Amino acid sequence: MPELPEVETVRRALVPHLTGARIVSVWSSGKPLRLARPLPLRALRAAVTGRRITALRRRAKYILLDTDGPHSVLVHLGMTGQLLVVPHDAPRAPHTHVVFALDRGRDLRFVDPRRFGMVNLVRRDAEDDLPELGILGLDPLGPGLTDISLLDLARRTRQAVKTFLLDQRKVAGIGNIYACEALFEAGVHPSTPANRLTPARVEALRRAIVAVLERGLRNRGTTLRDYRDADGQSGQNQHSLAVYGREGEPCRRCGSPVKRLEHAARGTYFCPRCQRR
DNA sequence: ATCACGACCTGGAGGC
DNA sequence: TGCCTCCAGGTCGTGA
Repeated sequence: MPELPEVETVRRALVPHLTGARIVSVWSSGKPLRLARPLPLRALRAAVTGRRITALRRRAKYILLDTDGPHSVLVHLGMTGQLLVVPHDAPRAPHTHVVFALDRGRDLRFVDPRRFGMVNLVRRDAEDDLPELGILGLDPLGPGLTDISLLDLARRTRQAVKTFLLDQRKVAGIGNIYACEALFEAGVHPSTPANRLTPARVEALRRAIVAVLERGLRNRGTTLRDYRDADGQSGQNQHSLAVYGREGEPCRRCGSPVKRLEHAARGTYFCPRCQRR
């Protein structure tokens, strides 16, 4: 579900609800989450109960809720995670795993059927000591990703460029959908070894990455099934996808059937005519 | 050091 | 209706 545009859309939707809100209590279902098992509930309660949320940040696909203490709450949505703000007395949806009760009569709830997500605690002065944050590469919408830096990263690996784009240690925030879409937009075959891309094609790829992510953001994310923002709203970007999930359907540019391949056990959709090695 | 692959979970879709 | 298989937006650990 949640790649950079979805995570950023969730963050933006949370800002008006959470900025300045005080955390009154923390509840957990007790079920482990894939990326934070076990959930550090005691430490979480001790660090955030009674604290106010001062700011919300995004790093790659992670959201950080900064408190007025030394800690932040780190959230990753995994594949099916949702962060929802609802009235305190709203019925608890199935697969609700963490609830932050807030003042103002509302809850921030983390709902995640597959439990691939994470809710964790981090000290802001030691954020990058957490391996999952420390390894993150360049944010494609930040100032770090340039034609030069992307070319430099690509030259270091023979991985298929599709796999390369999904590697969060290199460029952080792209997932399966936007990787496919960016490669289509740049006319690059997903199996092309990253180190065989010419500088001109890397430049086209960088522009395509930025374009598809910004379009996804304008459309408030891609909802294939589960994705909802913090107000429960779906995104609209699924209507703008050129290749993802369209196996057998005509390419929107040339009409030939969209093909599906696998890279690192993830589906890859592409147009064999428009995308060349 | 790279890298390919299975594991981690649940649920929805489609075939029979 | 029910059962089975396959697939899914992410990341990590293993072993070659």
